[in-house]
Amino acid sequence: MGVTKTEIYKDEQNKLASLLKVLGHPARIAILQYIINQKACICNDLVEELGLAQATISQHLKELKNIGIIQGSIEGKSVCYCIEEKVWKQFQEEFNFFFNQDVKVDECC
Amino acid sequence: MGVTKTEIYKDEQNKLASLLKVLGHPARIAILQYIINQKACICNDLVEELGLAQATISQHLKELKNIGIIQGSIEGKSVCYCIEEKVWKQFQEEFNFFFNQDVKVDECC
DNA sequence: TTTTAATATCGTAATATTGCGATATTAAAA
DNA sequence: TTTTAATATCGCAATATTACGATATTAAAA
Repeated sequence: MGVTKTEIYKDEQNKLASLLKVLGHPARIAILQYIINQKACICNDLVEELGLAQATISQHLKELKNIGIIQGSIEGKSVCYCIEEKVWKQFQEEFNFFFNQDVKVDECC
Repeated sequence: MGVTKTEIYKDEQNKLASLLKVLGHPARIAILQYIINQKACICNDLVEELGLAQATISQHLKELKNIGIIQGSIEGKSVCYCIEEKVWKQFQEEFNFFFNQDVKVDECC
């Protein structure tokens, strides 16, 4: 027990859920907002901005990189992170497809 | 350690993240989709549809109820679940506000 | 009234996540 | 070449989540 049974769901459901799961942490929301506002930033900026340990920020950045929503490019001894526009737009579409559907309700409610 | 430091984030960030966290599980995505397609359903329908134990489905339904996105009304010995339209629309707005923002990228990327 | 059916809740085992100190890696600066 | 700065990774402790059997609760059916 304790393991999500991914086999029983459709690929689409697993994919959407795993994206939402990554975004479902306030640090990662804060990181995305900061990157969006500043256009780009380095890891240390986020350490100062958020007050989490460097190891923790680095870990959150890794998870965001894993889903492709941000990208890091080496810039001397630091790494410049920014939004990966193509992926951001893909996600917009997927989320809109799910959330912006029209919902009808039965008479029992 | 192991505890998310909610104090250091803005209320909005905590709120958005906690909604996304609830939606970030394939069972809960599947439940929402089933309810949307069928207009309404009872817990047992979902047990048969998804193949998870009744206790597990009940727990997921509880989490969806907690954020207000679904509603259950007693119907004899069963409970009829459906989407809470008002809340669904509120969430649409919040998600659109975040995800549908335009993103500019710095020259470093 | 007894039985049955549908759901909720409790307790628990397995696993996942979060956060951080310590350490490794890498590239610029001195 | 040595030092310094920025980041990544490892290992671990604390906590959270997931799933489920067992049991309680409630209302219809027999």
